[in-house]
Parts: sequence; structure tokens; C-alpha cells
Amino acid sequence: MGDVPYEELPERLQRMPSRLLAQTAAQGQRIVGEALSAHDARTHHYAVLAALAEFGPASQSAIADRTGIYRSDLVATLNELADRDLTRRAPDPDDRRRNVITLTPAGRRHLRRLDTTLGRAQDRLLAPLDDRERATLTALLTRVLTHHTATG
Amino acid sequence: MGDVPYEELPERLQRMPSRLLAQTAAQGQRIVGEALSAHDARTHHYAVLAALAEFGPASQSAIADRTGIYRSDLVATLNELADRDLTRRAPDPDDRRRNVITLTPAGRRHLRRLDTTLGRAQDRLLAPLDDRERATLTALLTRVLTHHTATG
DNA sequence: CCGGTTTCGTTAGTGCGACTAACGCACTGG
DNA sequence: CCAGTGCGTTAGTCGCACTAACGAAACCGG
Repeated sequence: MGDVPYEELPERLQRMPSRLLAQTAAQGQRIVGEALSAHDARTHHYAVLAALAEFGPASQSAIADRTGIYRSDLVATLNELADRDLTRRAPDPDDRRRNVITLTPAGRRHLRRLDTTLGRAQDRLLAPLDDRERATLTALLTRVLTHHTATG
Repeated sequence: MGDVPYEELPERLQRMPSRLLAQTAAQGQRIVGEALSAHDARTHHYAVLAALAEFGPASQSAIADRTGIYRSDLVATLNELADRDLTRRAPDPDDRRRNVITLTPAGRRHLRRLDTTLGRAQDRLLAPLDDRERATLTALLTRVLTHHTATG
């Protein structure tokens, strides 16, 4: 990423919200990516584990809906998680089209580890903001996001 | 992207700032990308044109610094712009390692067109926020970003 | 109960932006 | 004059978002 004093950036680029978002998100992705790579994990892994922990065993399409991960991308993610015994994939007896994905104990432990490293990563990302500012930032982002995901 | 009511997303994912940023940025990228594609342009094209308009002719590495685009990616972008006569690339007589990139009149016109469509795109992206909220959002993002680009 | 439609998991492939490695050429400073 | 550094370029990786198409299973209406 550019490593030049930010003040030198052109005005209109500097102001443009989509660009601001993209670059800030990139920083976040970088910081989070580095944190997760220490555990050989990626954001999709965390998202799936978190969804399973919160909602219990689920089909792949349910996980896709809950995480925003595409069904097609989920296949590989689930393969990787299953290879490491963090989740298990079993056919659903009630609907043989479905797989039931469950979190293993190891998966639950892994999730806890990721939770703490991710917490620290968020902290590094938002370092310059105090708690109130962080709250308003997430609130504003949430509003923008819900607007676009609800009224697609 | 997920098209399920956002309320169903797991708590920790829903709150996580890096994720919020990533998803909101993705929405922005989608909206902006669609707007730009009407002009066969991408964000890099706009960034380069805007930087040239604001700072005047510059070397590729100067443009890279000012836009945050990697030197390596800039090559292709500049090829595409030059193919369409929006910019011109000439060797710098003072330093034969350098190219001097200049904006053509057509490039300037193109930039104006992109400016207006991008303005509209930003508006769609931030639709749910009023002017004050938009200002605080960009201010917060800018602070986070400067923090990470200054103290790389 | 049969036929059409929908759902589910899967494969394959695209697009885009961020980022690295390596190289050759040109400039700069000791 | 040689070492190191800066510049543009090529090539390639990685991660995420997203589309298309398909077989198998389930569901539904006539």
C-alpha cells in the first residue's frame, strides 16, 4: 500500500467514500489476515466456525446465508475445516440432498483462539479511535450495509 | 452477496469492524464498478486520471505513491489509458529511467464524465445517511486510514 | 404417480484488487 | 569506477466476490 504521507493524495480521491472504504477495508483485511495466518486460518474459516457456534449444526446453504459466503466458495472452506477436524460433514438423513455440518470440540477450541486474536486485530485496526467513535463507525457502517443487503 | 435479512447474521460477525468494513467496501466496489463499467473504466483508471488532473504530469512511481496503486499494477492501467488516448507516456529527458505521464484533452473530458457518474454512485452507496453522518463516516475512516498509512 | 420445478452440493471459471519477486536499465554518491 | 538505489516492467500469487452449469434428490400440481 502507498507509504507516502496521506496529505499528498489528490483531493477527490481522498474524499471519495467508496475509496476510503476500500482502502480502510484493505488495511483491515491485511491486519486480520496476518493475525489469522498465524493459525493457518482465513476469514471464511472464522465466519463458518462462528456461525456454527452460534446457530448449531446447519446445512451448507444455511451457513452460506448466515455468513454471506457463496455456496460455491463454501465447499472449499468446509473441505479445509474438515481436513483439520474442526468441523464434520455428514449427510442429512431427513433430506438426502443436504449435508449437516457440525462443530467438533477441536473446532470450538480453534474458534476461541481465533476470537481472541481477532479481537486484538480489531483493536489494532481501530487504534486511533476511542470507544465512542468505534461505536458510531460500526453503527454507520451497519446502516449502510443493511440498506444494501435488505433492498438488494 | 448474502441476500438474507442482515439480522440473522451471527452476533460476532455482525459486530466485527473489519468484516463490516469489508462488506460495506464490497457494496461500494460493486456499485462503483457497475457505474464505471458503463464507461469501460475501472477504479484504477479514475484514480490515475484524477491524480494527473490534480498534480499535473508525473512519473509512474509518483502516480503510484499518490494513488496507492502498486507500480506493477500501474503498468497495465497506463497501457489501457494510453490505448484510448486518455494519457500519454513519454520518456523523461532529464532522467531516462522515468516516463512522464500526461493527461490528454480526451482524458480530461473522460475524467469529468467519470466524476459525475462516480458522484452519483457515492450517493447511492451512502443513501441511508444524511450529510452530517456522511461527513463523520468519512472523517472516521480517514483517521483510521492515515494512522495506518503514516505509521506503516 | 408422473413430470416439471426447485433446492442442494459441487465443479469450474471469471474478475478485481492487493501484493511479491526478480530483472535490466539508468542514475547517484563515495 | 563501482556499489547501491530507483525506475519501469513482467510474471505470478492470494483472497474474496460472483456466475454458470450440472446431477441428484425433494417437492408439488394435475
